[in-house]
Amino acid sequence: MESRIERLCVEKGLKMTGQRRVIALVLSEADDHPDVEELYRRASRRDAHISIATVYRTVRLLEEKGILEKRDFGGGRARYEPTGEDHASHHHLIDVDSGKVVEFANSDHERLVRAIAERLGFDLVSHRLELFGRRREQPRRDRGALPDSEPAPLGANP
Amino acid sequence: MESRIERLCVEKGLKMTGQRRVIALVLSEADDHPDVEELYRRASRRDAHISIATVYRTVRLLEEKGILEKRDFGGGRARYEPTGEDHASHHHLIDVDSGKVVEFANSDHERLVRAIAERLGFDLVSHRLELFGRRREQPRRDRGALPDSEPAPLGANP
DNA sequence: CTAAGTGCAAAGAATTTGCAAAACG
DNA sequence: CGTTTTGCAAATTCTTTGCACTTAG
Repeated sequence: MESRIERLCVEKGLKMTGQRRVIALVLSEADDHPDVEELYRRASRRDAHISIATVYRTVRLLEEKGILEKRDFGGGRARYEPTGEDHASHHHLIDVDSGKVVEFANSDHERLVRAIAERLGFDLVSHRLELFGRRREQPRRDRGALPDSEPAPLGANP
Repeated sequence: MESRIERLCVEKGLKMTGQRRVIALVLSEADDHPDVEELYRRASRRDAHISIATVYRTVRLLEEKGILEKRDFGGGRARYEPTGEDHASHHHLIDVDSGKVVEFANSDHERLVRAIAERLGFDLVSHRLELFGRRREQPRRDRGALPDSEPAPLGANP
């Protein structure tokens, strides 16, 4: 069967090679923000006949087609995530201790940035917002040392 | 005499070499967001005995000391700007047509992002906001092609 | 078939680093 | 004087590309 990203590729009229299908599948399954190296690793697990050059070429292509979005969270390498199914833009909060990324959307914020751009004499084309934060001290909740654990992604709208 | 950045370096106990003094001066004069290549160019104009490796090392050092801030506006290279004298954070609007950068600050925005982080269970450590926009159609104002020149920074607070 | 995609290894671009010489404090 | 810093060139890291070979449509 056909992964979500593969379907989008077909819609855009892209030639579907074996390697593209695998990369599309890996991307469809990802709910994080892998870099090219990581995509290559995941794809290779599925099919060893994929070179990293092809991964680079494919993500670039899919980005041009609007199927993927490139992110830069620092650390030198570009990271990718599928463009949201909903068209609502979302942003990222990076936990400075664990490096984990939480996504959120906020309509007040969308409104505000649009207004700011306008005040400066510009039409807003796009924008990006990244928050860097530290998990808030919990009021009462006993546990030992708190290593890396899974954060709960959620919306932040009123 | 001593440039602003040089003074900050001394305060931080950094050894002031000739090349650091020049780089500090160049940074003190800059009111834009030069990349390393550009800093090297400006510094070389003042003193030819500076290598680009030293500029890279210096900029990294000053960033660690909190004297400089690294920015990434896309385009592959890191850009730098002195940490603001006031502690108010400011952000950037990048003109997608000309590449020009306009700075702005907005207290509503600061409040909002703090609230968003809190709602997600985090204390906000820092954040960055970048707007990409296109100059709004002016009612009437003729001009030819507009190459890279200095944009007019301004505040956007109510 | 034939234009488009792939692998490989080499090329690029940005940044870092090892080492001997030079300079700050 | 002993660190620290610098220059230079070589090394790293991430990404792109040229070219001969495959393949989807």
